[in-house]
Amino acid sequence: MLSERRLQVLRAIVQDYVGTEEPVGSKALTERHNLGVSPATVRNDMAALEDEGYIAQPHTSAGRIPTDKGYRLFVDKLAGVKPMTAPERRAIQNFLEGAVDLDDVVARTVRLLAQLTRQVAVVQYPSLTRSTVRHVELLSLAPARVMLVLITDTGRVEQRMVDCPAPFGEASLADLRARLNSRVAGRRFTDVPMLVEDLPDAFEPEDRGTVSTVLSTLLETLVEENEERLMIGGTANLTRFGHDFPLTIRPVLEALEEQVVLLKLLGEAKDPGVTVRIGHENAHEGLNSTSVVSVGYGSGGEAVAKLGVVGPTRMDYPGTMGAVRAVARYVGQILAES
Amino acid sequence: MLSERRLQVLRAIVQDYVGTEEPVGSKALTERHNLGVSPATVRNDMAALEDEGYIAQPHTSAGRIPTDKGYRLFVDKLAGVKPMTAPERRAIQNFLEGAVDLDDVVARTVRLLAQLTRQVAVVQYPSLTRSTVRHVELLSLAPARVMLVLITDTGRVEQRMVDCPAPFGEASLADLRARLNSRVAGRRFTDVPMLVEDLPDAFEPEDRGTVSTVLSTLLETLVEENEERLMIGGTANLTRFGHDFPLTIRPVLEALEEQVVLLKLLGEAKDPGVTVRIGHENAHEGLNSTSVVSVGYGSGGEAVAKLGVVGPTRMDYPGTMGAVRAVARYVGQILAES
DNA sequence: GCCTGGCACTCTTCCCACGCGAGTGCCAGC
DNA sequence: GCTGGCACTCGCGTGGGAAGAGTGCCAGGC
Repeated sequence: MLSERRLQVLRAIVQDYVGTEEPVGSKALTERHNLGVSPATVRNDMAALEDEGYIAQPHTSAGRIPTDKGYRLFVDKLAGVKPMTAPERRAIQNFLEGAVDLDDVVARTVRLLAQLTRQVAVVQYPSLTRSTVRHVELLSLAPARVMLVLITDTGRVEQRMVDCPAPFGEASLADLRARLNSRVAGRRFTDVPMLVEDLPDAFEPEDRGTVSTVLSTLLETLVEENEERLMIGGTANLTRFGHDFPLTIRPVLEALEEQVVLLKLLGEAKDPGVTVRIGHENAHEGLNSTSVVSVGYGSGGEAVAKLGVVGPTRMDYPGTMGAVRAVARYVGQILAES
Repeated sequence: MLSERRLQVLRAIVQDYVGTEEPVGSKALTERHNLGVSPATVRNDMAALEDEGYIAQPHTSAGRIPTDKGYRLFVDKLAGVKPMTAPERRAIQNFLEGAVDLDDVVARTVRLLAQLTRQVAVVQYPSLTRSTVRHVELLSLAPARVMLVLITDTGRVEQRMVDCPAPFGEASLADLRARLNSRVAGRRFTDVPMLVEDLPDAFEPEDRGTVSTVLSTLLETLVEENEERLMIGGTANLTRFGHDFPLTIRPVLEALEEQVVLLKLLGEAKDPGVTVRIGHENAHEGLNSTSVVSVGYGSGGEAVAKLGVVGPTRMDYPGTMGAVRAVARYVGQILAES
C-alpha cells in the first residue's frame, strides 16, 4: 500500500504533467506543491511509484510521466469530479434550449461538449431499444405501395417503403393503421413483435399477405435502427494532441470514423455514473493513447443513450468528467421537456 | 503565350510533384519524361514559367513546385478527366446499391468517395428547395397537440411538433390533411406558400387559428430545412497531407466542422460539370492550401445537391475529378430508382 | 534564333562532436 | 525516515564541415 504522501506525489505529478505536457522532475514538484519535504525524499517516492508501475520515465534522466495505471489510480482515488460553476451551467442550459428538433439537440450537444472540454465529442442518438412507439403512420403512395413511418417518444422518425404483394385499399389501410396503433402506441420496441403477431388474422384472406409484409417491415425497422447513429465533433482539437503528431492522430481519426467502434466503446461502459477508460483499457488499438470519458443520458430516470469525449490520456480528468456529467444532465432535461 | 513545350514542362512538373511530393528539378524531369531536350533547355523554360507565376521554388537551389496558378492552367488546359475503369464503375455501383434509405445512401457515398480519392469527402443531403412534396401527414398526439410530418420525393422526412391555440378534433384534422395533400402533393416547395394561402378560409372560425398555426409551421419547416445538412468523412486522410502538419491540418479541420463554410463552398460552384477550386480561390482562409473538387448530383436531369472532396492542392486532379463525377452519376441513378 | 554542355555558385540537409543542463540514484549523516 | 551532497547519465541544442541537388549564365554549335 502506498503511503499518503506518495499518493500526493502521484497526484501532483498528474496535475503538473497535464498542465505542462512535460515530464516532471522532483525539484519542480517540490517548488510548485508545498509537500513539506525535500526533492530527495520525493525522488525516493518517485522511485517507489515507478516500481509499482504508476509512473515512468521516457528516458533515463528525464522527469516522470504517469502511466495508464497511474491515471487510473488518480481517477479512482485521488481526484473527484469537478462540478461546473454556476455561470457555466447557465451557459450550457441556454445553449441547449435553443434547439428546434432532435437533430439540433444532438448537434448542439456535440458542439458544446467539444468546446467545454476542448476535446473530441461523441454523442449517440437516443436509442430505439428502450424507446416506446408514439405512432405508426401508413401512407398509400400507389395501389401496391405503402410508406411506413415510425415515430418514437424521443421524437425520432424513421420511414420505410413497402412494396405490397397485392393492391391494398384505403379502407383496409385505415383499418390496419388503427389496429396497429391501438396495439403498439406507447409500448416498448421490444414488446412490439409479440403484440402484432396475430394481427393478420383479423383481416380478409386477400389482405393478409400485405399486412404481414407491412408488419415484417416494421419489425425490421425496429431491429435495424438499433444500429444506432452518433454524431462527433471537435476533431480540430486533435491537433492539440501532442508533438509526435501524425502517428498518434491518424489511428484516432480512423477509429472515430468507424461508428461501430465508437458504439461498442460507449456500449461497454456499464457504470451508471461517469465512466473513464484510460489508454490501453480501450479495446480498440487506435485508441490506446486516448482516454474516453462517457456517461449515459436519458429523458427520464433511464439512460437511453450515451455521450462522451475522446482525448489524450493526458487530460484534465476532473474537469472533463464534470463537463460530461453536466452536459448529460441538461440534455436529459431538454429531452424530457420536448 | 507559352510555347507547346513549356506547357508540357508544366504538365510534367505537376505530375511529378503530385507523385513525389518533392520539388522537381530540371535533370529529373528530362530523365522521367522524354521531352527530347536537355536539362539546360528545361531550365530556361522553367525560368520562363516562373516569371509568369506558374511555378515557384521553395528556396533558391531547390526544384520547382507548381503555384495555384500553375495548377489552374493544368486543370483547365493540360489535363482531362480520367474516366473510371469498368471494374471501378462496377464496384461503385455495387457499393451504392446496398443502401436501405437516404441516410444510408449519403453515408455510403461519403465512404466511397473518401476511399476512392483518399481524401476528405463531403456530401450534401439532397436539397429541399428543388424537391417536391410527396406527402404531409398530421397526427393528433393530444387534443391541442399535432405532429406534422413532411415527406419529400427524395425520401427525406422532417417532423415538427405543433401546439395548437385550441383543441382540434380528429374530423377537422382529417379534413385538413386531405385538403392539404390534394393541394401540395407533388408540388415544389417554393410553390407551397402560395398554394395554401387561403386554406384557413375553408374551415370553421374556431378552427382557423389552429389551421394557420399548422400551416405556418409547415412553411417554417420548408424554409428552415433549407439550411441543408451534409456529411463528411475520410478525415483520416488529412494525415497524408504533408510534413508541416499541425499548422496545415488544424484550420482545415476547423473549416470542415463549420457546415456553413462548406455549404457556401459547395454552393459557389455554379458550373454544371465538375468544378475545381484551387488553393486561394477558396474564399475561406483555412482552406487556402487545399483544393475542392465538387459536382452537382440529382435524381433527374436537375442537380438537387452537391458532393465533392477536399484535399491538398497537390492532388491528382484528373483522377479525383473522374472519381467525383462517376460517384455523382451513380448516386443520381440510385436516387432516381428509389 | 534556339538548343546544348559546361561551370561556378548557392542553399539545404545531413552528420558528428561538443557542452550544457536537467534529473536521477545513491550514500552518509542527522 | 528525511536531508544534502555528489557523481553520473542522457537528451537536446549548437556549430562546423562536407555532400548533393539544383540553379543561372555563358559561349559555342546546329
